[in-house]
Amino acid sequence: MSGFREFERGHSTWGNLEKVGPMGMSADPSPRPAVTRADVARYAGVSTAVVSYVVNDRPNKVAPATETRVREAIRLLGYRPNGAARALKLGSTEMLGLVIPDSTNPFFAELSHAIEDAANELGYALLLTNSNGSIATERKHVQNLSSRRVDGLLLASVEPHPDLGRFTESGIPAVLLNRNEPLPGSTSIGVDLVQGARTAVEHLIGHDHTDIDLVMGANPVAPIDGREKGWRHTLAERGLPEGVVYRGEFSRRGGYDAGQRLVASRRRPTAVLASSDTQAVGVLRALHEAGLHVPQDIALVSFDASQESEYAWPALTAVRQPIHEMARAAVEKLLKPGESGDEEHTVFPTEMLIRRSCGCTPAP
Amino acid sequence: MSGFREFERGHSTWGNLEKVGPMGMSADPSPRPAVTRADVARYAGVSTAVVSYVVNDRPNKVAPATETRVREAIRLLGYRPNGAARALKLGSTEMLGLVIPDSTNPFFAELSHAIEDAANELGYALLLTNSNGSIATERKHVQNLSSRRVDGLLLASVEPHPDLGRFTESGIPAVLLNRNEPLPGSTSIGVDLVQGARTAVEHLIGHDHTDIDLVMGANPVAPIDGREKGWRHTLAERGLPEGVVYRGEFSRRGGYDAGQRLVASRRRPTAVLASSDTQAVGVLRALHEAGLHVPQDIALVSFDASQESEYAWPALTAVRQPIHEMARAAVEKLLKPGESGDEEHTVFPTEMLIRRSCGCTPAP
DNA sequence: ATGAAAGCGCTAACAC
DNA sequence: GTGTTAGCGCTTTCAT
Repeated sequence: MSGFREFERGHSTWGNLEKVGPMGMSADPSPRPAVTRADVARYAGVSTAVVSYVVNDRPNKVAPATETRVREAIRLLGYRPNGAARALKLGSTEMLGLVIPDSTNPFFAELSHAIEDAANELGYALLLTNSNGSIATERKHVQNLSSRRVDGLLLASVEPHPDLGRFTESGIPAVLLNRNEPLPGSTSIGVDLVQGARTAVEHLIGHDHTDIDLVMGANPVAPIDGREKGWRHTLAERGLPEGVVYRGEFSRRGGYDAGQRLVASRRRPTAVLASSDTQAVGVLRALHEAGLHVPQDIALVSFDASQESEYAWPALTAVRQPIHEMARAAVEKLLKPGESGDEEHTVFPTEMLIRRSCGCTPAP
Repeated sequence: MSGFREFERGHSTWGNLEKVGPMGMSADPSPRPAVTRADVARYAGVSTAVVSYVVNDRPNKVAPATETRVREAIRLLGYRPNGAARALKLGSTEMLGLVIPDSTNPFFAELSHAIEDAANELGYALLLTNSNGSIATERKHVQNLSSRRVDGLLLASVEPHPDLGRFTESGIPAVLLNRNEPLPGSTSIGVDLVQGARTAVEHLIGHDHTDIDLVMGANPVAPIDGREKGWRHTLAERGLPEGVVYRGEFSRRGGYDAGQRLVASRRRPTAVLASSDTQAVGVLRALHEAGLHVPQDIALVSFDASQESEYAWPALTAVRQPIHEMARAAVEKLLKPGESGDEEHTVFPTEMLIRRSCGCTPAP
């Protein structure tokens, strides 16, 4: 037996990489059999444990010479660790799940990109799903991600009260994205929309506007959106007339429709606050089509400050959400609970980016 | 023993879901132990195999009464199949990997969304990664996805000749996205950019333009981009003077820079073809800033026809890539080889969407 | 510093 | 129609 073992474990060339079927028939040639850690171990003349130690640099030390041999075997055989097996053993897939309404929307596109970066940095991959605004689809995705055993869930829900009970019960941490208010029992992050709207309206008032309307997306998450609240309160505080709210989808189209109604209204405002860039872009189109000039005829301020808003004509003055900070915070809440603040709800401040559409800078 | 077995396998209430540590100490209470199929089987008084049959509706038939009992147990215990274990056993993760340069770019945002839909439809989840234009990052992601054992890879590479050898050797199918030409040994899809540019330039010529310049992104994939080729050839064929090429990044910023150079040039064209919407949007800004009117002073046609281009001012006439068809085709090539055409390289036709920027419609 | 071996939770061939 | 069971490839404890 000793001779056999010598052969098996020696450094002899690897004569037959192809595995053979259980019956001795050669296997289907197209998908060649995966190289496992056993192959590597045999080739390098070590045990499978040592291969693990080398691959993971953990938990035992390995002699330099052995390590070299193992690495060489890995390279030569083209070995790739099997993530599924590892996940099963460790109970961790090193994947995060993300559910957003629409990755095509610039705000969510930028947010999800930032989340991917933050997750990657910590060694996690991102399973990305779109709910397309549908509660049913959202639930399906959450369920699916749960079954796939993601190590954490990031959810920009379209439900006012997403029921994560079933989910978190399973021990998977979750954080709610894009939230206005705390939701008891959940971890969430959001932005101070009220203050953001306040700043925007104050700014418009500073430009001597007194008729300031609002183009508002239908926020499925909160009965009264923070942007609407801040706008309304600021107007009231300053003793200005109530503005009118044009409601529509959170999209260019929704903004365009609202803009057309606004243009046609008998009492046209001199300034408009839009609840997202995409809507503002739609409003802009309606205004242009009506031959109205921004900011001369109507001033415009929007939310989000995505790249698109910078290249609108005129460039949009906008309330920026700190997307990267939010993404990082969300991922860290998920992966390092206790390190960052452990509040239920974390609110981020906004920042107003002054560009052309508010009237600060004369048109070129 | 028989009594014990009765108890074990009977329908008695489930007294103690909490597992206990190996030492008899109660386990850390926070992450409660996962419910496995064994728990379900015990609770329902069946074998684990039957639970599998019910969950997968396969491969054996199950008596209706048994099925009901199993489903009830699943519901009550909150059982979720463990994807990692399933993947290990089946050798399939039911996940697809996608690598794109930038999910924030409208074109890739729309493409990846469409791919997600197509994948979902077939029961696959999407692992999304951004290379951010970096070859090193792209390779890292490909390697990582390979290790995670995705069932297929969709790659919009930033390399002219991505080396998928290592990857496909492992038996994972891959398809290259956004490709101009076939790459020997690879499956790829793309659009007929030459024809698209041809159509655009012909259209501009139809508007009596003779000076047609090109704002071109640096295409890392092909030495001469199809758009450039089509533009150049059409100009030559029609006996028109060679236009000038303004090169820059595939971004709003890149288009803006190019636009500024174009505006400042001594021989300003009367029409411009832009190689992407984002660039066209940048050009538009430069033109606006220079007080130039589109299409009166300069006509503009772009590639992609993303939503953003529809809401630019003026709305951009653009060459549309059939994103949904391409996404579906890519996923099917991956998952059902042989069903759809098995060509190495599939080329999709483009379609020109006439809007305002070319001069077809008078400005409102 | 290295190796043997026990599972992680699931599927499906096979036996009944 | 249902049960038994052998792994899938990996990590890690414990022994050497």
